[in-house]
Formats: sequence, structure tokens, C-alpha cells
Amino acid sequence: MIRIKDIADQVGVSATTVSNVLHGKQQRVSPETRRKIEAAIREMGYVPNMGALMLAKEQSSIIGVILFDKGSRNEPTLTDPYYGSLVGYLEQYIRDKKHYMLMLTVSNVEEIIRQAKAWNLDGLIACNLQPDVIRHLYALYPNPLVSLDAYLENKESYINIAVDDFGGGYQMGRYLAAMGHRNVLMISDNDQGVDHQRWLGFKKGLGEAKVPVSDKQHLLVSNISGERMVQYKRYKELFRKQTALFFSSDYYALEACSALRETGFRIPEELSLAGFDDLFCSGLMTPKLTTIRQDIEQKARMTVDALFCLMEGGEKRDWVLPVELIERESVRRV
Amino acid sequence: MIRIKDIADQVGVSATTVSNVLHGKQQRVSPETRRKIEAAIREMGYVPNMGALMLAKEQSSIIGVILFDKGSRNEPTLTDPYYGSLVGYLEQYIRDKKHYMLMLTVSNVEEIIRQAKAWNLDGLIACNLQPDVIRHLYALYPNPLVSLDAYLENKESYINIAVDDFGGGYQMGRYLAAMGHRNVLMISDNDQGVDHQRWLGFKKGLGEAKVPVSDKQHLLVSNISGERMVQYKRYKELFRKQTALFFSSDYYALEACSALRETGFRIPEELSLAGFDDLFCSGLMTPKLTTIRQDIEQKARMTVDALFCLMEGGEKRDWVLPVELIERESVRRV
DNA sequence: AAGCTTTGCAAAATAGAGAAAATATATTAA
DNA sequence: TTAATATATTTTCTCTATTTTGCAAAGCTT
Repeated sequence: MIRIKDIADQVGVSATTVSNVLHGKQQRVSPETRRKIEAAIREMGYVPNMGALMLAKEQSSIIGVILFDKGSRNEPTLTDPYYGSLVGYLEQYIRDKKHYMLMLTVSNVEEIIRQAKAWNLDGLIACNLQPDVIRHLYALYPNPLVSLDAYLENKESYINIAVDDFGGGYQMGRYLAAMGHRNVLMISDNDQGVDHQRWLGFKKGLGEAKVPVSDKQHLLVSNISGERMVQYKRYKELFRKQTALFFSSDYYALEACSALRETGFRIPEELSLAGFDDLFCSGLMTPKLTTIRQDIEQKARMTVDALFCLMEGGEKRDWVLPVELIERESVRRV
Repeated sequence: MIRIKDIADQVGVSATTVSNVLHGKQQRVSPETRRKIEAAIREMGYVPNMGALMLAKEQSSIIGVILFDKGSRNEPTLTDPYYGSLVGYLEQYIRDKKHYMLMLTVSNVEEIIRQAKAWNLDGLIACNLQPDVIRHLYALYPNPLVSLDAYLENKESYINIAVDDFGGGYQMGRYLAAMGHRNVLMISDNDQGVDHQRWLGFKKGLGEAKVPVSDKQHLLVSNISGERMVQYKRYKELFRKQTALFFSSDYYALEACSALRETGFRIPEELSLAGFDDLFCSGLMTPKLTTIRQDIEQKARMTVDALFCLMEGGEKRDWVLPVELIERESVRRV
């Protein structure tokens, strides 16, 4: 390992002078000395030691990305292409900002805070936290923090990036109603946050179209994959009574679709399906999935922009990005 | 930020004693002092500073995961569900080993080495590097390194984890031949490494079944997405002459499938398709994709195990994991 | 009681880099 | 010539934690 000191010894100056050449802030270095030092840096292959930098500068150039570990499914969250894509773009934009991404899959707020302290994180992006967790985190965490898909009460006190989940749900509610569906179920693995917004919008959309709707039509199937869900008799019977199912994510819908067909449901003839996200494969299955499209790249860019704005002392604000209903084949007219 | 020194001052001992309590190696501490220090650590919420640890211990507890940035497509590599899943599992197993994962998306060996030096990486996992790049990396990089899907000459001098790509290609060759296909193309975006192995196996499989086969049947379409590929007239005409296409990955096959159908190809009636990977959505599209399944979770586990074995001074060896042909609907009998 | 070991703890050195303060040298002005 | 002022570079301190060395006190043996 080549240190600044090694360069300094080689050239015959002090470490500070080398440091000044490396990021010539306050002080000047003679062109001659600078030239010699720069040559030595190149030749000896000096690379700054991040540990020392973290210690000396009291910042890390690391952005933590929190993925909540529900501990329910065995699969990592990244297996869902939505999260794969999201994290991929986050890394890309974080890298553009000359920072590094540390993926922190954790299961409670204390652990998030521990890690953030330990690594002296310059910023934190919280991806799929439950409302109570994210609320708790915002209350305890003093440093730059941006959340994705969080829905809390007092919008002034946090920065959140989300698509128009309510609007997406609303559009889907209107759409299913317009297609003549009266017996409809929304299926989530979560009754809070994003899924709740989508449900509220959905309910409103159905209601406005004079479709009778109650909270019983929001089915929560926590920790059960789309595949396994159909194996439960009570769910199967419930699905028999519906003409359409609205899944809170495409990943879920895609998993369920195949299982439903194998169990004997004819889709969309007997049962229409809709999803949310528009994954790359949603348009490839049969029937092609009707869904609400969100722009993941844009979401990631907004998130990183908002975080760096915050880190540079900018203003707090939250963002809502538009969604679009993509009508394909999985919803038929009744 | 609470330091060791703060704990020491609180209890009235030296920092050394607190350090000894935290990981009581060589030296002893009286039970009484130990108790007091432990209480203070808990109460004051001490969290070790990773920067200082990196500096003092000259190791980082970070595993770097290299994703090569081809710079060709605009999408991040993680958008491919294969990589999403792989990285997700890698993170999971790295975390199990009490380490952290740093995703390094880089575009050349010098940069990889720079980052590894800068972060003092305990270990490196190289994911999708070209043979010349990975060869270069193995030659220059002195610390624990495990590659995924690399195929080099002298197997003794590196550790590589891969599935039986040759065997998978071979099985597919035999299978397509057995299904009566004579005009077959393999499509990759890469003529080296994994894709080359799959091609070699494929060629052998076809050859053994007496299907005439030449290297012209390995079509390289670098930097072109499956969707865009079909837009090129010369490719379209080429495809018209085939009865089956074997794509080097499901992601590619899935992208192409939808585009092919929209261009007027009837699949599988006019043109059979096959892939490699068995993504979660490969069984959901229509027709369901016939493919070679690999176990990504196992691959990730093997990779992390091999790396930590190496870090602890274990032996070098490489691993080849089995694959399985999944016969579904996208290949018809001619 | 002298000499030894064990116990319990602390001081100092180390890791790599940044930042403030100090110092040396050269230039200009009085 | 001396003082003031730039310019160039070094010294010293700081960041947090580990590790090596040192040292006093207590306990044991002969």
C-alpha cells in the first residue's frame, strides 16, 4: 500500500505538500514541486485509503440503501425485478455523484441507526419500510434521509419519493368498473404504505363508478407467494366469486397468474387480472398483463437528486411522479 | 458519536481496557471492571467506527462485488432478473458472514484494482467480466478473488464458480435435434466466456445428433436488446430461414420473443425459441419458455463459501454446478 | 524475605489522511 | 538596510481504534 508519506519521501517533501497537490485547496504549491509530486503519484500508483479518509474527513462518501428484510420469504428482495431495477438505477446515479452504495438489508430501526453510525453514512435511502418503521426512523435519524414509497402524516418533516400510487389505484378502479366488473378484489401482502394508497385510490375509483365497495375487498396475504396463495382452499373459493383481481404488484400478479391457470381458472375469460409496476416481463406473459406503469429510472434519479440536494443543505420537499395505465389483455370486458 | 474514549472516561479506565473488553483477546480485565464497561457501552450506545477499524486493522470487512459496465445498454445490469437475483443472494450470504457488500460497477481492470485498494477489500467477487478482463484481473490482483462464470485456460490459478454451461448447451443441442430441428441459430451478445461454452456444448449436441452445424450459426448481436434486434432487416430475414433460435439467456429470449411475435413470427409454430437461466417469469409467458435451469441461490452460496474459504487461507478450487433442461412450450416438434 | 509469576491496567506507537498553525524563503516597499 | 508581504513548505494536532510494550501490585514459592 502506497501512502501519501511514501510519495512525500520519494519526492523529498512533506506529506502536507502532497496532500495539497492532491486537492489543492487552501495552499499553493510551486509548479516544479507539483509536477514532481504528480509524476510520483502516477508512477507509484497512489490510491487514497478510504478508511483514513472516513476518519479524517468525518464523512464516508457512502450512501446507504436500506432494503427491509421482512424475513418472511426466503428470497432476497432483489429477486423482485422492481427492486432489482430500482437498486440498479440507484447505484448508477449514486456513482454519478462520486459516491458509493452500501446495501443494508436490515430488519429493524435500531440496526439501521447502528449501521449508519458505524459507517458514517453521508446519506440514507430507505426503500421498502413499513410506515411505523419509517416514522420511527425519521424520528431518530438526524442525518440526510430520503424515503421511497413512504406515506406519513406530516409531509413537511420528511422527504419522500413516490409515484402517484393513489392515482394509479384510482385509474385501475375506474378502468375495471368501466370494463363492467362488479366483483373485484385487491390483493396485497401489506396493508400499509404504498399498497394502502393504491387501495384507497382503487376504492375511490370503484366508488365513483357506482360499484359497491368495502374494505373486505382488500385481501392481505402476507408472506405468501403468489404461487402458494392459490393452494389455500378459502382463497380459491373466494377467487371463484370474483370477476377481477387487482394485485398490488406485477411480481405478485405474475406469480399468481400462472398458479391460477394451473388450478383451472381461465384467464381472462373467467377471471381478469391486473397489476402495478409494469415489469419488463409483464407484457410478455399470456394474457399480457394490464397494469399501471411507473418509471423506475426516473424514480431512482429523483431519489438520488433529492438526497444530494438535502446533503448540500437544500430544501426539503417530496415528489410524486406520474403513472400510466397500460391496457393489455388480462382484463376482459364483462 | 460515542467513542471508546468516552466509555473509558465514563468508567474511569483507559481506552485500551475498553478495547480489551470489546474483543478480549490477549489481555485480561477484572470481572468488576468488565461489568462496568459493558454497562457503559450499552447505556451510551457505543457503535464502532468502521473508518477507524479499517485503518487500525488494515482490513475492511467489505466484499466488493464487481458488475461490469459494458456501457452499451442504458439499463443497469441489475435490471436483468438473473443479476438481480444473484446479487440479492450474494448480499444475503455475505451478510451471514458478518461482512458488507459494496457494489462496484466499473468498466476496466485498473478501476477495479483502484477501488479494491482504496477500500482495502477483504475479498472480491467478479461477476460478468469478459475473459480478457478477468485474466488481466487475476494477473494483477493479489488478494482473495473469486469469479463467476469465467472460463480461462489454467484452472489451477484461479477460483471460478459456474454452472455447467457447456453441458447446458449440449443438452439443448441434443434436445432441439431430437425435436427435428435442422436450421438452428444460437444468439448471444457475447462470443466469450459463458456464452462461448454454451455455444460449444450446443454445437457438440447438434453434431452428435448428425445435424450439420458451423460457427456461422452462432450469431453475435452485441449491445442490441432483444426488442431492437428484430428491427434489423438482415436479422429478420435470417430468422425466417430458421426453425429454432437458442438464446444465451432468458432475459434476451423474453425480450426477443415479444418483438418476434409482433413482427409476425408465429411462435412456436413457425419458429421455436429456447433460453438459458429459467427466470421466474420464463414459465409465465406464452408460449412458456423451454430453457436450461440454473440454481442461482446455490451459485451465490458457493461463491461466498469459496471466497471465505480462500480468505481463511483455504485451498483453491473451482466448482461446476449442475443444470437441468426444462421442457415447456416454446419448442415444437418439426 | 528475596525472587518469581500472575493479574490488571495504562502509555505510547501505529494506521493514513486532513487541517490549522508555524516557519522558512523570496520579493517588494520604505 | 529593515520591515512588510507574498509564497512555499513543514510541524503538529486530530480523527478512532488496535496493538505493543511497560509497569506496578498482589500472590506464590523456597
